[in-house]
Amino acid sequence: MPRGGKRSGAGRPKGTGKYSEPTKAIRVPESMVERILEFAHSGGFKLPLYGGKVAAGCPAPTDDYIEGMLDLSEHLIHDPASTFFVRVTGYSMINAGIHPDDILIVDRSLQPYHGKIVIAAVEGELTVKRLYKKQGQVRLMPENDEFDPIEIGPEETLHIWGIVTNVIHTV
Amino acid sequence: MPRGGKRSGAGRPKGTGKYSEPTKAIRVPESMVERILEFAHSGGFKLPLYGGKVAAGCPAPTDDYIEGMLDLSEHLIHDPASTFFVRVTGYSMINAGIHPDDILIVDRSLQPYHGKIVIAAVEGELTVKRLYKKQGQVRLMPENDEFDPIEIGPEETLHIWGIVTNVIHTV
DNA sequence: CATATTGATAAAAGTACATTATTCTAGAAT
DNA sequence: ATTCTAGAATAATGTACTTTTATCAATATG
Repeated sequence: MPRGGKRSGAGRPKGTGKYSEPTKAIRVPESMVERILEFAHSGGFKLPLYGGKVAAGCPAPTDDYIEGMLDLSEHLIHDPASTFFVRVTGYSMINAGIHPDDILIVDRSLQPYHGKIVIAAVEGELTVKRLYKKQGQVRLMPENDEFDPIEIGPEETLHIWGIVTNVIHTV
Repeated sequence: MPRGGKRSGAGRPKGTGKYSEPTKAIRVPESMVERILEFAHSGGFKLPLYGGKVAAGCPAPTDDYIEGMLDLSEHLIHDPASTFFVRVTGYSMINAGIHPDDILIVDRSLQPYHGKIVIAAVEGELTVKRLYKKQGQVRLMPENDEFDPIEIGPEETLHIWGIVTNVIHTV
């Protein structure tokens, strides 16, 4: 026997889907489907960032002390078109906290001011040094007493690839 | 007048689309459509990684010396579910290259072996220290002579949130 | 009266299809 | 023989439609 009749107000409520918001069908390369679904599901590779304070004796990360959600790429890379990475070799910048095998984030849209740490091409090698630019003199300064500054004479041209914005160090 | 007949070999060739590969329609949250299309179009936030060698006098980044394409999130985060970030306060680990305001990448799925740099909750503060674990003794060791080790007595429990895998430093 | 059942309803999710874009060639035009 | 072109072929694309899932409320049941 039917139990039918009007059912105003019935129906699946809004926001009960996987994403709690309306979705749209878009077309993406097959090879990226998995990563994109993961990307969408995790809210864009965002992970929690904790600050300094937590409840005393708190045994595990708690939402209460989150400073925010962070996406590394979004946070570190302001203009993908002008950003690249460089792997560090050598110890010449050790006192600036730049170690061998670290990865540097380099932005070539920034201006090479005096005092900036720059990536420069010198004699077939990429090198990272602090730029000295005073009274018409240009030097590439290491931050390690065992290395000597590189003087750029008035005849030479210095090819600066970009400005180092971040250092990624593996412990 | 008809010019019909067989046209074997005709037709739009494969791989002539935006992505040079077959695509699939997937459903994603409306708010992320733009970012995901950008993500898909740029091949997943991958940027070039350069090694040490370049052509002498090479004035700008060239494809010839790329070591590979790198996606930060992919490279640094192995398991998003067990990874989080911590912002550093204080100078206690300065000799390990960990400075105030650096961001640490922390994995809580790794084991807290002796010698690892860990994130621990001590007296309502998150702290980063090197873990000392020998002959039944447990200590949190700073890497700065002006700080003292924190001894963990047999009665006390140490809440280790995770193991530091990377340090992100802003120059 | 409290609870269980089930059709009504509507959003979400996935997919098929119509449309668009691109290239190729048989035949017409020169 | 050579060039031109309409239409044939086929992949790419975006969206409409179908299927699935989730919730509600009217009614029956105990």
